[in-house]
Amino acid sequence: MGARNRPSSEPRVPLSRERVLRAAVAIADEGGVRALTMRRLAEQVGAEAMSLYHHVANKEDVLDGTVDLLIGEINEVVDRFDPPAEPADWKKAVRRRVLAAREILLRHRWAPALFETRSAVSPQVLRYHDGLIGLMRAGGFSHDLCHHALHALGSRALGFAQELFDPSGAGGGEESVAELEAMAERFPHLVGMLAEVAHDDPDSTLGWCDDQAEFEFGLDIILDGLDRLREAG
Amino acid sequence: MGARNRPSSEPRVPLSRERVLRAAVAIADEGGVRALTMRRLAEQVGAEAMSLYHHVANKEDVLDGTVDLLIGEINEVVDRFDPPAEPADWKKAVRRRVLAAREILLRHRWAPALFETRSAVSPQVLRYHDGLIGLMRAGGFSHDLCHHALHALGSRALGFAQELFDPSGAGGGEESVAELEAMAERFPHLVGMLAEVAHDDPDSTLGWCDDQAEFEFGLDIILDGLDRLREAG
DNA sequence: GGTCGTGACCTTACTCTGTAAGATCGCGGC
DNA sequence: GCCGCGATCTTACAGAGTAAGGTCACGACC
Repeated sequence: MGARNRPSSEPRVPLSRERVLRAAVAIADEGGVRALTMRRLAEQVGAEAMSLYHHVANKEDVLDGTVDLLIGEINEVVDRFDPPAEPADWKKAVRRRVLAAREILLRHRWAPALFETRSAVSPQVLRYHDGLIGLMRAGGFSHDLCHHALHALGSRALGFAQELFDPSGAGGGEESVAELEAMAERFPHLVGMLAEVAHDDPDSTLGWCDDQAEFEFGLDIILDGLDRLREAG
Repeated sequence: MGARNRPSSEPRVPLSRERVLRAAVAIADEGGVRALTMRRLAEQVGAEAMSLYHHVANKEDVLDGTVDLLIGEINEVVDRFDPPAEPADWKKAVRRRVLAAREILLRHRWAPALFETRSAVSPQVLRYHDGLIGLMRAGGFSHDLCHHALHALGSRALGFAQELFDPSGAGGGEESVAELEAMAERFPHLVGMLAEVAHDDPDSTLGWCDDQAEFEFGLDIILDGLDRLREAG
């Protein structure tokens, strides 16, 4: 069944690695990586599971490919950015790139976790990092400091970092007073902090934080620290 | 088969959540999370797969449990640390904890990737972070700055961060001269940096870095940045 | 001591996964 | 008209998680 007795009226767009990978991203966007199975992927492109293997080596290849595709999207965007007017603007330029990457990855929440499971280095990731090094070099970094910088940034360079408390997780804000008191006994500092932070921000419930602000806070600490090292170096 | 006609001479140690989780860690240590299946886990504890379900809810629960177990190990170690002699020593104390956590996690390479897939917050993780906040509070941090600090540290707080280039991945150092030249054309800054960094360290091949040093470099940038903010704040 | 409930454990079976092997289909070149 | 060949589909299999129900040992009660 499926495409067996295909009416000749439907022209059948041919499969391709590109089309398969785009479909994979679409499926993951909708249902997470868990939903991305070869059969589901085949269905999405109007084919049978085994037909996919003429365009991708296996499922690992699909996962590698989707990562590459997404970073490629990021590269397309950041490549259009103007180079910094002054060398000293390296920090602004790097910051802008990272935040652009983050913006794209936020549309694919499943991607960061997937990235960390890839062992093969994607060419697009290499290209992205190459661009960052270029900016830092122009800003006065030694090669050595560039190298350290990439390590210091880690996944933050690509616009993500493990979010501390995921609000989508275990029931948000349904804690009873008794449960909260029990928590306060076991984790006094944590509950104290959350009580105060939540008070400052009335929208905030236990475990909710402004991801974007926190991300930028961490990013700025690192960039500022690197800038100081560069000046001293 | 299996435990069916068990001779009464063998006393049969009873299953328990604890024993199952410890076995799970052992299997993952040996063969990675991929090797951790319910059947393999049952075999390890001398039972049948379905018997495990009397002690754990399902496989997700096993994974959650192993995470909790490992962080519990970390907490046992860091809880024995003396509190800092002077408030200003918060940085040393936090640094010491993080590096202790890292040391333990380095013995379970599969764990970091697993952590990032857990949505439920482990009580042991809460306890660990609670301790960090305690140190920072004693060192003069506002609750707000503690909060930012945890976000800035991210997974680094627990002693890991995505390693940039995994040397175990795609063939280390077998690049031909032609391939290297092709790479240099596509990624000039990256290849330039690696050439120089590798030159400084003759042990280093393309893609190899001193993880521990890089980790501490990044950690120190963040801790120094936080210290400056605390003083200014 | 018999019996009976209760859980720990095992057996079987089902659905879903990735993918190997081979059949079939359709189109371009002779 | 025929052939060759690559793209596609069909079938099948091993291994995953786990639902449903059977079995068996042990402690509580009469």
